[in-house]
Amino acid sequence: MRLTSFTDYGLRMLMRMASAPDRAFSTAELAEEFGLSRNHLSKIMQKLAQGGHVTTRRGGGGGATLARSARDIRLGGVVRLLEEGQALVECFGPGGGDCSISGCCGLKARLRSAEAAFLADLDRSTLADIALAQPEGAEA
Amino acid sequence: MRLTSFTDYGLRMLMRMASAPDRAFSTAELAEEFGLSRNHLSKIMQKLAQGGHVTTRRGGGGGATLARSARDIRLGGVVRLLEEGQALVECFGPGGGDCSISGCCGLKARLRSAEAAFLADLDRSTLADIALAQPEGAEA
DNA sequence: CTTTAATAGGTATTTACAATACGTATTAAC
DNA sequence: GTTAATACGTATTGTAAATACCTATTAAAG
Repeated sequence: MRLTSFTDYGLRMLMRMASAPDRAFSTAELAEEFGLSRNHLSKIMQKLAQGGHVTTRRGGGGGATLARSARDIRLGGVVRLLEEGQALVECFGPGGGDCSISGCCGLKARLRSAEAAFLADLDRSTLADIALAQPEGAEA
Repeated sequence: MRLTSFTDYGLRMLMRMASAPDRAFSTAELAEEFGLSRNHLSKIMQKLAQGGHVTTRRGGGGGATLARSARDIRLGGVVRLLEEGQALVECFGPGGGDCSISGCCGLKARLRSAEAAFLADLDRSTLADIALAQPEGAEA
């Protein structure tokens, strides 16, 4: 059971942005800070923007900011978005309807239920619950 | 969010064995039936035997049978066994304790909780719940 | 006791896909 | 108009899952 690093990084980017909600973060800055590929983080940011979690602004002084309060961003929703297209097992994916191995369907229903339980548990938390305690410049 | 085919196939093998609990299944037979690699299924069967879910017998007429009633084999336990060593996110794995990206730990706890919810949901079902309705030779 | 049918398990290879890199277009600030 | 940023398509790389192969071991059957 594994999440892609795409999702992993996406969550961390949101956490970082939540720590300073007023200002914009460029992907270059986040990539630098995390020691990761700027291009990769750009892709993730685009996805987060598509999902409505962040708003991006191009041009000088641009970057991304949270589209809503961290309190209103549920973790399950973020994971659902970033893991989109990831099939839990092969027969969940496109063209997996054939299911040559008999008995697939009883299993499928149980797996879907478990997946839903996973996401529901995440939905009990918001970004605010896992964000860094103190925004920068607010210490002592 | 994805399970390995190792786990997927392992569950199907158990389902098939549960459909005829009295007799032994050779990996060759299951591989033939599923159209999959015999060697791969052998590895999975070994793991299932290590986990105590099946008992294997070598030699002529050997093969594997369920070690317990299908009613006593919980799906969460099987998935836990077969997914052993799979880290949900990178920093869960070996050497992931460093976690260069700050704020990992708040996220970690939430992800672990969700993973537990996933497995707990599966534990609500047993192999008997998803096995094929009728064992062969028991029709009508 | 030899043959045959099966698991056990190590190692090597293949392959799929996530991760990354690159390049160009677009947009907006200054 | 120049610069700083995102947007996004495509190409490449790297890694790990999936598979294949080979040899040992075990036990049944003749």
